[in-house]
Amino acid sequence: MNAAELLSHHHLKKSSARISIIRALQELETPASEPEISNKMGIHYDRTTFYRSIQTMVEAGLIRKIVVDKLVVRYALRDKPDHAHFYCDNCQQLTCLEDIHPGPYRLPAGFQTRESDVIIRGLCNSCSNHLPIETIH
Amino acid sequence: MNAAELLSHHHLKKSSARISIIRALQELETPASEPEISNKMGIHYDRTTFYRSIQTMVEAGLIRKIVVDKLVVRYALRDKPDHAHFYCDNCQQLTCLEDIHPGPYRLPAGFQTRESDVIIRGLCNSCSNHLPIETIH
DNA sequence: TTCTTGGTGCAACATTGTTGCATTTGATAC
DNA sequence: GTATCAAATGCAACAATGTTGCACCAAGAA
Repeated sequence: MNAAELLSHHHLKKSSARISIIRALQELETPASEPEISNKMGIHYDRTTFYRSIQTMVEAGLIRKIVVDKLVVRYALRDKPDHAHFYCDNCQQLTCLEDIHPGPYRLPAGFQTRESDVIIRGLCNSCSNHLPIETIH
Repeated sequence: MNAAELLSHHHLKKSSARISIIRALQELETPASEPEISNKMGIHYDRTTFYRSIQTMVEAGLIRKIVVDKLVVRYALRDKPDHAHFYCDNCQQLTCLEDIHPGPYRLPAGFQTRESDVIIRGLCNSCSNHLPIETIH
């Protein structure tokens, strides 16, 4: 689905900033941070606009917000079923683990789930191959 | 275990700031943010000291850092087996779900787990009882 | 008690995000 | 197409959370 279709599918106005953000995320293919997305967007938008657009689309369920470690916040299109994410402590890359699905979890009485995140931290395959153990602090 | 014992158990110097942070966390009993912990600590310490002390103890495995939504970062003593956390979108309270244990996860070849987080967001029992649906945005 | 490593305070800065207000733009009706 | 209006955008200022460099002090060992 293209950007305009995604927006109308979620009953959102097709504004230029939103379309640009969605296209950037589609090109990046992996969950990306604000500066990464902004760089990928051709036109410059104010950071306020970025955050307000992202917030609207997160609330609409179009975009997923993945918080890893504070100062490392990533956004991804919600175009796949929910899955866990792997964060490499060494190269900071965030990898989608599409085979690992969160839950369902049996919560205590009265708790209502809206969303859940599974973040696994460690060393990715690339870093564990190329790095001697001692260099990893 | 008291603060001094916890520190020597993790081969860390028993500095006054660290002891104070650990005591505050023990009294709070629930994962708490920087301002919450600082308030609970009787003496005033510089925020730099707080962050450096926390970082040291997180790296040593004494304290666990739980990142929920950016701008909402909590710290907890690692005195229980790993478990999921529930974050209430309405009252911002973080609840330990000690019956829900993360993983073990089958990762693709080459990935090494160091730690994993399961964050479930939604409405806690208290908020879902007391609030009419419309007031929750 | 002295010595040395590393913990602490201060000042300045970085990143990520928010709020208020004026202006522009997208969607709808005409 | 044009008018209309709610909603999106830009700008400026601010807020929360965390980091870095440097001087000073304190904990633990000899």
